[in-house]
Amino acid sequence: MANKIADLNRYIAKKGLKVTRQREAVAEVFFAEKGHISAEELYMKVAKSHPGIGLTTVYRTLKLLTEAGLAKERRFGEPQGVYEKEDEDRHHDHLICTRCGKIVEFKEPSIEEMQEDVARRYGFVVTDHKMELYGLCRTCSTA
Amino acid sequence: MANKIADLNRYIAKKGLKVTRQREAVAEVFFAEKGHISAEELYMKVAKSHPGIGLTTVYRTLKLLTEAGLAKERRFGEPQGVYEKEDEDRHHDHLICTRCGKIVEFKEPSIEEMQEDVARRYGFVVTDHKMELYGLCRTCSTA
DNA sequence: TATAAAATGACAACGGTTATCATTTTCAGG
DNA sequence: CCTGAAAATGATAACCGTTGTCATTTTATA
Repeated sequence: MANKIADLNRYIAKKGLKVTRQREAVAEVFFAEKGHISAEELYMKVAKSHPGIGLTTVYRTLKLLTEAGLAKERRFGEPQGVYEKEDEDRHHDHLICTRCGKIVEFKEPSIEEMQEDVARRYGFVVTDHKMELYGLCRTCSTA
Repeated sequence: MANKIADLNRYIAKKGLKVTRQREAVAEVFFAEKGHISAEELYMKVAKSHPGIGLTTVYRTLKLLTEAGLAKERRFGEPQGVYEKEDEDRHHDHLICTRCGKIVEFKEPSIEEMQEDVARRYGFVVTDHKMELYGLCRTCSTA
C-alpha cells in the first residue's frame, strides 16, 4: 500500500512529472479499494477526506496510474468504465451477476492454456485477455 | 438473408409494430455486413442507397434487431459500441489485433465447458459470456 | 378511406470523459 | 532559502456516442 504509493512516485519521477498532494490522496483511496470503482465513485470517496479535489484530477490520476501499470480500466458492457488495481497477481477473470451486479474475480490457469492454444491456431500472439461470465449468483438464482 | 428480413418482420408483427422502408433498408445493409459495425458506420452505408434515413432511426432499428435476437451489441474496450449478427451459431469469441484492429471470431467448445465448471464452483448460473483475446495477428507480429 | 397507433427525422439533451486555460504548485538551480 | 520554468490543478466548456422529445408523416386495421 505504502509501496504502491512509492511505485507511483517512482513512475512520476522517471517521467519528469511532479508529486502532488492530490495525486497521493487519490492514489491512497484507490489502493484502499477492494474491487472495482468508477471515476465518479472514487471522486466522491476522495472528497470525504480531501474536499476540493476535482473530478478532472481524479480522471487524470487514474490515467496516470494506468500508464504506470498500477491500475486497469475495464468496461463491463456499460459505457461507464471502472478501474481496478493491477497487481502482480494479474490475469484474473470475472463472474458478473446480471441481477444484483455483484462481481467475483477468479483465476483458472487451464483456461489460459487453452486461450494460448486457440490463438496459436489463428496465428495470434496473445498479450492480454478478457473473460467475463454473466449470469446469476447463488443468492439471486435461489431467491 | 431474405429470411432474416422475414424474421424481423415476424417479430415486428408479433409486437404490434409496423414494417417500414427505413427498417428494411437498415436491416438489409446490416445483414449484408460480414463482421462488426458501429451505428455510425451503418448509418453511412445505409445513406448510400437510402439517403435521408436518420442516424436516430439506425439506432432504433439496431435496438429492435437486438430485441428480436437478430443482432448483438458488443463493446471491445472502447466506449463506442459495435453490432454483430446474432445467428443460430452463437457463443463465439473474439481475437482482436491491438495493432491493426482486425477481429477474428472463433469457437472453442472446451472453453465453454470449463466456464460452466468455474461458475458452478462459485455458485453462479451462467447465461452469457464474453471472451476476448488481445494480441498481434500474424501480419502484425511478423512485420 | 378514415382513423388511431406507431415511425420518422431534426434537434436537443444526456452521461461519461477529455480539452482548455488561467491560476497555483512543484522542484531544480543558483 | 529564493526564483523561475515546467507541470498540476480546478472550473468550465467541449466532446462523443447515444437517447429523449416532438411535430409531422406513415402504416395498417376497421
